[in-house]
Amino acid sequence: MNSCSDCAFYASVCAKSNPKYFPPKATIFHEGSSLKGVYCIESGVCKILKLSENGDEQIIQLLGKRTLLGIRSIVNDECTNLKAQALTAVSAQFVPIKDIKKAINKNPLFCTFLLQNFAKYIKDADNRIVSMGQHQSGERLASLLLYIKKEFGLNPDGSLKIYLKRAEMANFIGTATESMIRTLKRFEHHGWVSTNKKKIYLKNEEALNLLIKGYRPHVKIA
Amino acid sequence: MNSCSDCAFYASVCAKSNPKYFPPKATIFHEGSSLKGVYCIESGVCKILKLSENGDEQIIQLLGKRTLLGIRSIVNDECTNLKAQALTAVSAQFVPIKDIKKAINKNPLFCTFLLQNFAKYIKDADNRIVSMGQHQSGERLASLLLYIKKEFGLNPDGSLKIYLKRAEMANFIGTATESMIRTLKRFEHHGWVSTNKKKIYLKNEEALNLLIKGYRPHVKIA
DNA sequence: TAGAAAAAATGACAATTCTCAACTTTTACG
DNA sequence: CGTAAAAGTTGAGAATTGTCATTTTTTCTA
Repeated sequence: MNSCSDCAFYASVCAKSNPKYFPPKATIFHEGSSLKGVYCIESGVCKILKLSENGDEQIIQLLGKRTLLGIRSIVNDECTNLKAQALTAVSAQFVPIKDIKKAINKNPLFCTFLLQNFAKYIKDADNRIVSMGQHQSGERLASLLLYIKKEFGLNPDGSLKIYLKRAEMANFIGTATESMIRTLKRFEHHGWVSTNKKKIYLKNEEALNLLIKGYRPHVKIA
Repeated sequence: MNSCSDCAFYASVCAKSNPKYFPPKATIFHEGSSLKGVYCIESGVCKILKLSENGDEQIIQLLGKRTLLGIRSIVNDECTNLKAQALTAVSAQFVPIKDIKKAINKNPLFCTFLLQNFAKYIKDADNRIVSMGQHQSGERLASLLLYIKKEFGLNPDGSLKIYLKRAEMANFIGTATESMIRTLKRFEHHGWVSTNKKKIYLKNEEALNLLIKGYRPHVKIA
């Protein structure tokens, strides 16, 4: 459920067009641009981010296959206030505004799909707000690791499928890169995760969950 | 635009039923409850919050008139994961699930209304995430003050219309109450705001905006 | 209006997180 | 394969924020 391909709309509109391909780091759309349609991600992962006045970014969301990029702006007839950038190689179907609007007006199933899609996004955003408001960096990192596993899964070797740079992980949880690295190291010392080059393995999800729920290990790492 | 009363749905469904009244602090629905419908706020303001395992809360959103409480859960056929509580006296129309679902299936205008409603919520949530991820407590407090003015307006005397306890303001921006109070005092010393009992007056919005945009006053308060 | 309760404010100190500089490892590419 | 660039790591000290105890102010109600 909630997936694009389950939706009558997907077969009738998305599937007709030709996919566009974006290499890693490619910008799919800039903040402030006026969109002519949305992209439905077929494969790959994008990050949605907002740029500050001083140039640094905040990652708002990570979006994978079967999500629509830019749909919020279309619905509200606004320019995008966010930037979308490919994290991995991405293939996406472009759907022009008029097709989207027609579908909204003619196809209740598509509306339901969109509403559910938005509702999930809202739920994730609410959880981010709780996490950032109530938790300190360790708990936020634990949340991120579990979130990545849940949303994007694991590689055959058991490592997290999506690779984020340390700076990106830190940005996502709202801390300095160095702080995040230290926290990740602490997790390694606890035996909760292990890392190897670009790979991260979750070795003790229960412990990460307990941390999020408020349990603090008594053992401190010197 | 975006308002319930502009929407065909409002006249045809909401307006038929009788409003329910909630006094300040009343719970409109609990976290985890299975909703039988939504409430459309006619007047007053509610806070939407999430409870942690350890009992403390995180305020997710402040919602005023013409918003639908609980709609996200209905759309996704889930129990609510949030609690809604009246901040002021609230009057709200109850709309049963079946009417909502019928409207979604039969009324594209209602769908558009709902989608726009969700889109605005998402935009606000995204801004919260940026604020909490990138800004420190001063900038977050400035954002909150300007947000309250924008969303709920001012009293005739120029003070912010919605009164939040210091603890609630602190909670909203994700800091300790004492830290928030100190920050607010700093704003007062700068002449950016003034306070009197429960009232807060914005005296220099430009300065608050500059703070959010990254400008730091050189003058420190001893 | 007095007294109790709630909310707000303050000080001192502790904990967390950030910043900056240096250094190491990994990756990219001619 | 070697070198440069990028990414990751570490240490030390500073800045921010949190905690706890206490006091003051405001609000509520008998």
